[in-house]
Amino acid sequence: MEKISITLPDGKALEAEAGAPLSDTIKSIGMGLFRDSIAAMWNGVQVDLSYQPAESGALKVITSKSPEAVEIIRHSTAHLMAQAVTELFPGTLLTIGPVIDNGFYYDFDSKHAFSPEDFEVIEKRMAVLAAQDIPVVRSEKPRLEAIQYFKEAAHAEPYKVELLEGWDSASVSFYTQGSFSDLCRGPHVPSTGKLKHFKLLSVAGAYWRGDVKRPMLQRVYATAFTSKEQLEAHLFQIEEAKRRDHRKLGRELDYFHFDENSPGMIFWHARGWGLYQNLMNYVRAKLSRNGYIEVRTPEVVDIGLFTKSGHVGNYSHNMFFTESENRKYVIKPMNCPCHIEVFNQGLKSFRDLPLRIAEFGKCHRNELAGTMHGLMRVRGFTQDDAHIFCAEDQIASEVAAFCKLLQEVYADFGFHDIVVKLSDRPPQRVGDDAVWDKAEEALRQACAAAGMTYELNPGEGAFYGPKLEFTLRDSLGREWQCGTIQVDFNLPRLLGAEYVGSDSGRHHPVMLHRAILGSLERFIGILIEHFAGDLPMWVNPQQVRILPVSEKYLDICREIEGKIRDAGFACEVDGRNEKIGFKIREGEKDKVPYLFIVGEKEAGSGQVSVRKRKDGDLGSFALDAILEKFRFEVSRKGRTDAAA
RNA sequence: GCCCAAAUAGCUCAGAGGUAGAGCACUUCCUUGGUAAGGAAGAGGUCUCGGGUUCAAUUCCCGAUUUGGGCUCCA
Repeated sequence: MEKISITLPDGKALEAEAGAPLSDTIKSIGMGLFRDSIAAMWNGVQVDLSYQPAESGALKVITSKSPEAVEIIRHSTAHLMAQAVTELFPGTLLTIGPVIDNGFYYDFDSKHAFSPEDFEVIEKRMAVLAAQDIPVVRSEKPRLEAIQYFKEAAHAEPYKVELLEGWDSASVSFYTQGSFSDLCRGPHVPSTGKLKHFKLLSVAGAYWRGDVKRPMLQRVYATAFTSKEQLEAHLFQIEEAKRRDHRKLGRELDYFHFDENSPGMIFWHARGWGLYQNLMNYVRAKLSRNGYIEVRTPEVVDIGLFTKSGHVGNYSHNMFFTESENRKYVIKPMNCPCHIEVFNQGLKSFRDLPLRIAEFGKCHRNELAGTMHGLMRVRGFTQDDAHIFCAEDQIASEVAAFCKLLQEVYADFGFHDIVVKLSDRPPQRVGDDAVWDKAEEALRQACAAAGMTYELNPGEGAFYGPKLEFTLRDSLGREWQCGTIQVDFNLPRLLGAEYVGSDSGRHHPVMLHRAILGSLERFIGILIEHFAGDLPMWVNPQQVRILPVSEKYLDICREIEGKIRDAGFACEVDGRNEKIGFKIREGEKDKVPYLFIVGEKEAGSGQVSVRKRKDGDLGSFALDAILEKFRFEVSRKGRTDAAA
């Protein structure tokens, strides 16, 4: 038998017989390693443990502790789930079962409507199949033969046939465990006994191949991990996300509600509106300091303007319309055409550029009924929107300045992990390709100038121009796309925006559409979940609540409340006829950052007893001293460094 | 818009083809208190809406609306 040489990661080389499975080699290294092995890397490519190398090469064993392991485990668990489902619900057709972030899913076409009640039964069957430690065997078939196989009545799988017909490889691989066989590239675990820590999570409809016109399948979501601890940590994370759900906290904190009378629109309550205004005023001050002017334009606008701008042609499926006296109007879905109307008032010179026009403009978009989600996806929302009208040679510096401002703002909220994506031309768009070339190149250059790396998002640009998108990561590691800047050579031309250049000729300005928070509503939702409702003092609509120890001290509490409000802090008195312990409990439940307790001791000394949320009793302070502390806390915002 | 599910008191949720239930919240009274729940009494529901089946429907069936989980779309 011919010998080959197998190099291990530490540089050592083993001799093995050509064509012997890798599992034999791994056994020869150590039975402990073999027991813990899941798959292998052969010359940098993931393979099964059964892989039989014919020539010398490099081997790395993938064990349950390897970073690659969890993906393989999930993929194999998807097969295990499919096996359990087809055994329990005969006639169920298989489609695809990919690994996704934090888990996997499998799409089934079944007469049985899956519900969470089925999960336990399926999990139990999976556990039984895993306990049987059924070998998972790889085999190859010519593709055309595989198509024939899936056309036979005994194992008819029309979705698999469609998949296979779309490929062009000569041969395809199958993985078989017991009576169950699925088309798959692999690699997989060597036997079902390796699959121990899994959980079915939810079921929902999903179109075959994501196409609205194709059949609706049932997608079962599940997850799997290499250890019990990791699975439990993940399930805890899911619970934590539920606990932080901004819809739940928004109701508990009396921030807002949704109403059957206006689906997808927010009814802000006093506290939520206070938060909203804090946020808006903060951004307003930032913009003002960075050379923006603020305007206000109408929400109901003649349809003609939005037809000329291309919105009616490209965006009408998302727009609300109305009419009056035989005139048709749109409820504006974006502010840009209105800002061009502002720009167009009076003749502009190149000396007026860049002109940065900001608006907290309320927009309405007629989102599909099934897409609404709390504050995150609504039909009426307000962007921290602005349009920068500039000359072509100002794009790079304007984009760079915007990126800096955006990073400052995110840092104030404690977000530092920001991902940048560049979305280029979509299939449906306005403007010549030459103009798109220019716009996309300008963004690439601006990124380079700002020292930012970006990922490419092909074909995801707006219909009028390419964009940069800024995604932040919250405390649960979830990503939220918030900020954006979009280069637009098209709208100014379509709506006749011009300025007089230094050559006395007329030129169309370039327009940069940009937002930092995105939508104020959505950003509030993100903040609530990120902070689990414990908003930092500087944006919190509640800052101080004064609790009289008994009703005797109500008057002095009112006096202190007035002083705190004069100092610019939100303050209220809980004057209810309750014991102090009860009012403290309520204050904590309402997540008020500071509770002041005032009784006989304080009434005499002119001090307040301070209780800080999460930290508890801080002791007594003179009012001025504690207000000074507040000023510091508010001024440093989300920054953790000492300099503020 | 599509698939599946849900809708009972302000909130969280039980419930059964035959007069509607709990806890918390709310109101009133007692209590005037020191760092996460003092006590008593009381009020509160067209069981989302519209049809149908039935002697009888909040409960079963059909439709609508809204909400939830996804898909598609997206700030």
